Amino acid sequence: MSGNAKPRATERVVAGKTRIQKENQTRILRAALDVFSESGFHGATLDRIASEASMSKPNLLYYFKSKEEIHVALLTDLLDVWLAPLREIRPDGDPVDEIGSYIRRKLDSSRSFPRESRLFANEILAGAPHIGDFLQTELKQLVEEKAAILQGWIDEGRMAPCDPRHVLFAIWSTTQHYADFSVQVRHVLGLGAGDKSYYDEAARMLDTLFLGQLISRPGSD
Amino acid sequence: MSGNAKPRATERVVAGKTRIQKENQTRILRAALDVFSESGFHGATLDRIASEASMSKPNLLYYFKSKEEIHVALLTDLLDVWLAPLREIRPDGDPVDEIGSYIRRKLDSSRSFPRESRLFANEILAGAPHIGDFLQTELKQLVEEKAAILQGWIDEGRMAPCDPRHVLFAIWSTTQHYADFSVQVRHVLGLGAGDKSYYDEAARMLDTLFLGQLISRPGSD
DNA sequence: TATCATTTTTACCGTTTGGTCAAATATCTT
DNA sequence: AAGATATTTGACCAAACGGTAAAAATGATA
Repeated sequence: MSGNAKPRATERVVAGKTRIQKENQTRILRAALDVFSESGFHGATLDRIASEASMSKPNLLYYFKSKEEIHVALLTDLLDVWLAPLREIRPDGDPVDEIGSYIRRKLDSSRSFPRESRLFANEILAGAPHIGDFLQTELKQLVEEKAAILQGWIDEGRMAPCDPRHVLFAIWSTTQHYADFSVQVRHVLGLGAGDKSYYDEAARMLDTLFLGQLISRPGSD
Repeated sequence: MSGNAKPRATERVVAGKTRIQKENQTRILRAALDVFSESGFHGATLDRIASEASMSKPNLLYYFKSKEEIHVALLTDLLDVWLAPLREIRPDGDPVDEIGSYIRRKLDSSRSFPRESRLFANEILAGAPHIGDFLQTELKQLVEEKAAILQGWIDEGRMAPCDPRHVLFAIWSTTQHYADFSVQVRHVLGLGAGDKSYYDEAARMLDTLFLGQLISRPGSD
């Protein structure tokens, strides 16, 4: 049933474990990512995760104590991936380069890890019951750090004056939209289920939007 | 328990029904919107909806045949609200005015109807099992119509050349983000649970982003 | 190959959940 | 007030669910 090689965000930290433990934990998390990202936490069932992992339910529960533990494990793995693109923003670069490549990294992440993105979106939509702490501490701190960089560019007159944190929100929402709302995007564009061709046009539009000027005001001609 | 007057998208079409039927259907839908938008379809239970509607579960099922029927009723009501701001875009207006006011309408909608927005987001994330048809027909058609207007502005040189449908995606994602991901927004900004003050700054930033120029390129000084 | 720890399975349990049914109660009409 | 209709409720059910216990099977080790 499974010989697939879909990309996954992480290969899970499983140090000091036996070969079988490593293999099975990976299989479980792989299957759980599929099921959780498709059906959400409450919509997912252990039976289906076990089935997709080609494993009996009690066997699955031998490796993870509970449904929630699997979910938390996936989310924990996710957070590093989520933060990585943001971490790379450098204060000494040019605004166009730094923001441009950040958008590209986020868009690539959205295209390469859509299930991870949907898992994250589901968690936030549900009120972030498991990662609320992460949002308030680690993410908040990193955002403040990077927002300070943008603020520096604003002070130098290289960026329009506005709250840099909201600029980050705009980048997050526009890029993640293509993973989280892919069904809507595909239906509106009239594309098939597996078609991801819209990412190229998305990248072009986002470049214009964030780095260029979308609307030519009268008199700039 | 409830004397609340939270704004709701619709007051539900209940023509030819008795007073009691109208009242109870409204009470049920009101409660269901709370529960579904907070917990998603699978996370919501009829017991909790009935409880929040101050009603017994069998009584609730006297008005709606199933859990799914309540969900579909809410989604159906939602679609008109969702489309309304888009419908108002006029071809004879100025790009700045039309897109600017569209963004404002969508942002207002996000602020006024966050539960509706989250309900919609949940449905899309789950693969749009109930409104897939709407997306492929009604929404697609309207998007094509409005995209043609934007394309006209592009052809006239009043907008940068890029797929107008993706511009709409960007407006949807950025505005809805403040409702769907409000937990993340608040945690990052360090705001309390009920605080919606960020909407003002969001409006400013979106104006700069879509109607102005975010990044000042060297030599424009 | 004998021993021990790890892994897997079978059978099962208590709870929750969406939903039913028939009886009881309230409301409306005449 | 009487009768018909609409509404509400308590008791209940089958299925699905997350999870457990203990035995059986497998793998590692000496």
